[in-house]
Amino acid sequence: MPENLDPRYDHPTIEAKIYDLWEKSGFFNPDKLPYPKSAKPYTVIMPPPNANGALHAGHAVFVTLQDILARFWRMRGKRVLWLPGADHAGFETQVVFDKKLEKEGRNRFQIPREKLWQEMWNFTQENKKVMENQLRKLGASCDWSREKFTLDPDIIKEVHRTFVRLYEDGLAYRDVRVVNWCPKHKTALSDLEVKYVEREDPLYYIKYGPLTLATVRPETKFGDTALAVNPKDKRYKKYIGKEIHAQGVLGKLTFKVIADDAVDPAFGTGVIKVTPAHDSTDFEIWQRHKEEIPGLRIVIDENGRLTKETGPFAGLKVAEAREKVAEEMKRIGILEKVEPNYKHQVATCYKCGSTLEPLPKPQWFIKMKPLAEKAIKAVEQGKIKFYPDRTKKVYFHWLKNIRDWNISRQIVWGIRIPAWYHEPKCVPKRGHEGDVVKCKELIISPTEPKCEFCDAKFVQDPDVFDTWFSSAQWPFLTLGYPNGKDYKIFYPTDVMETGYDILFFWVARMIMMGLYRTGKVPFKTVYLHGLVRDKDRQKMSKSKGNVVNPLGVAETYGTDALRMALVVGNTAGNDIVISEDKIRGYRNFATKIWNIARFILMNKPEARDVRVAMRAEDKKNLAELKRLKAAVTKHIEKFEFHLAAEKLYHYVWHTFADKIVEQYKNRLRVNEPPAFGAATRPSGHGSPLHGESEAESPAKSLAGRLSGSQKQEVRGDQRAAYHVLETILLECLTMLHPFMPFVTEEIYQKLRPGQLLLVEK
RNA sequence: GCGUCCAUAGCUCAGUGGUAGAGCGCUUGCAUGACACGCAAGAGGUCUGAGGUUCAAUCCCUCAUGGACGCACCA
Repeated sequence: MPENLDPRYDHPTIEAKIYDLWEKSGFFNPDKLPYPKSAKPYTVIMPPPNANGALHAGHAVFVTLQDILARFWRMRGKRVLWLPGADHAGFETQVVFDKKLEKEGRNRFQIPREKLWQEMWNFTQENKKVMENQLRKLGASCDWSREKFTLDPDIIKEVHRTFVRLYEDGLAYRDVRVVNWCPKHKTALSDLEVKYVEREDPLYYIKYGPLTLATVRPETKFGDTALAVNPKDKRYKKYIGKEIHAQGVLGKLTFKVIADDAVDPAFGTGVIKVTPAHDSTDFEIWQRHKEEIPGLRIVIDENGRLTKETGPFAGLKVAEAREKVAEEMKRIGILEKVEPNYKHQVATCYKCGSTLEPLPKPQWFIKMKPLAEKAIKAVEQGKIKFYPDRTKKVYFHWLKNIRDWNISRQIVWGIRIPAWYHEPKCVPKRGHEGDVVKCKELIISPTEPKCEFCDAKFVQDPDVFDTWFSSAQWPFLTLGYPNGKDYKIFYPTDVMETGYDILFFWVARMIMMGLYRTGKVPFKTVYLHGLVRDKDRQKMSKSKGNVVNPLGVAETYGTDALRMALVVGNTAGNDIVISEDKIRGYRNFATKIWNIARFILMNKPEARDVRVAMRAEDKKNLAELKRLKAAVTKHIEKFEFHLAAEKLYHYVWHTFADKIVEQYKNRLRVNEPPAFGAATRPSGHGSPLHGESEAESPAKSLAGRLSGSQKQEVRGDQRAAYHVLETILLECLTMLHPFMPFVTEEIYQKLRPGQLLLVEK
């Protein structure tokens, strides 16, 4: 008698057991797969989750989609490598950790670098462990033996090498520029990390001698070094190249008036003040007119407060200073008028929302143009395919207008920039006191260099790399470029599956850096999924309190249900709406599959030497199954996971369970009714109507009256019925396995003990 | 300003150049040899609007309206 299953699929115990079974098999590791040597590799590099907190619904989406790919191709005989990792997530983690410190009444600026680093190291290692177990709970069939962390020594070493190469090729350079400075986090940010928000502020019209100009930032006027107009603006032609005298807040001032195309004659009065230290456009204007006008006059510091150059306003925060300066201007009669509600975009920190302060800082930049051109070409040549295809347009647009990338961050958490600066003064070696030597001011080196000519020390740049600088190299770093065995086998990788929100941050930069270092594209296909929204289409965020904890949901309804809910209705590039109702629906589906299997197993005929006698309907049903299989395969190959999942759902429930199983019930019913029938039927229901006397099945009574050979025939038919049902069940389990790995494997274990659906063909 | 996407059932979303689909919800009836997390039957749609291409448009094209988003910005 076959083992009876419970009427409910008990996911919590089974999922843990099954994952353990898989992991112990070693088949997540492509080297250990029981496949022939000729089996082709298939590689997916996992976007490494940030090691600074728990996984969220977005992670569940990528785990599901990538695990579908990994399992599907593994079952099709490829040597699948799905390589997991974790990201130190420099600035993001620094922000999380800063908050933690704040709660403890501490502050990172008061903690010595080494101590802070150690604390953050411990913090991320803890999070990493949690995250790894969460990935296991989501069923990720990734090769843990190859897991990488972005701060592994071999990764750091290669990131350093990349930087050295870029420097030597003239693509990495250090320069003073007006950068996006967050006064709260006290670091510069890249252009991508700036969030522009619309705000209404007063627009002040200020008199500069004979001219009037409009600004929203009167507090920066102490940093003015010139006035500028458009060269074609007839109104101001007579002033160009001349000096004007103006009454300033702190006294009399003299400015040269210059002409620059950056000035829009239609805006305000068509005159601007040039404040190179506190505005990036003004900085660029100054760069173009360096000979004519003075440069950086810094009047705002790193804390967003006015410097001592501003006299009575020193120490005031920008917002207060603005009002005070305006009042003073009004008092001395240089404030012409104020437009109170001027709408404009303000640059803010994407993490804390602080208004960014444009400040001049020496930073490391990457020259992007040459890298971008190659990245554009590779995609134009079709070396990388995008899903959805339209993403390419966005990709091209960004790359064609790319600006140099500031990779310096003034934080501790990250890979330190391997740049060393010579002490300001030379310390001549003994015996060479009188020599005139030319010491190198800057050396790029992972370790502390020594000066060739003198005894002065080199001081390392305190900054760390933008986390995306190392992430951009992730595909080849994780595979052990340049000499690793894996690199030779698994690179370029097959698919990069990630969210469309990091197309520029990550995908485009991976393509650029991959091409730069390896000469090859890092992946052949990019699949971009959408962002997860709640049932009201709201973006999930902690502050809104609408975050779906995927692990909690998996706990309640099972991982398989969560995964199905994330796949069905989820098309490439479009946002994903998740609701508990939907997950519950697929939990029901898991139970359905379970009960189909339960029913079939209950009716397994005793093994007898009877010929299986197939009917026409059997062949028809198997043919339909074959068609479904072809369709599902094709959908997955085309990255149409939602269509594959929907078709499977529909077939399993509404064809297999509702029609085929019902249709075959009679044919299975050759022997006495199984004992469970009476036992499982809830008592008190139907007994009077379905009593033994009236409700004897025709098949049963038939079997009683049949001759020996006729009995053989009926049993042959019964075996055929069972055979068809079991075949369909097995095929459905196989097809469903990439989507719902746990319940399918568990049932498979009942049907084929000792084998693994994980590597079933 | 430049660009991208979306608009289909009450809700959330699939889909297709030729009778319109799913989940959830709703209505009605149900213990039927696994499943009430179930079974059966059913209601519900001018596929945003206006043009165009076509024998035929929800689908392709143009414009409009409403919504989401990205990029770049003017002080």
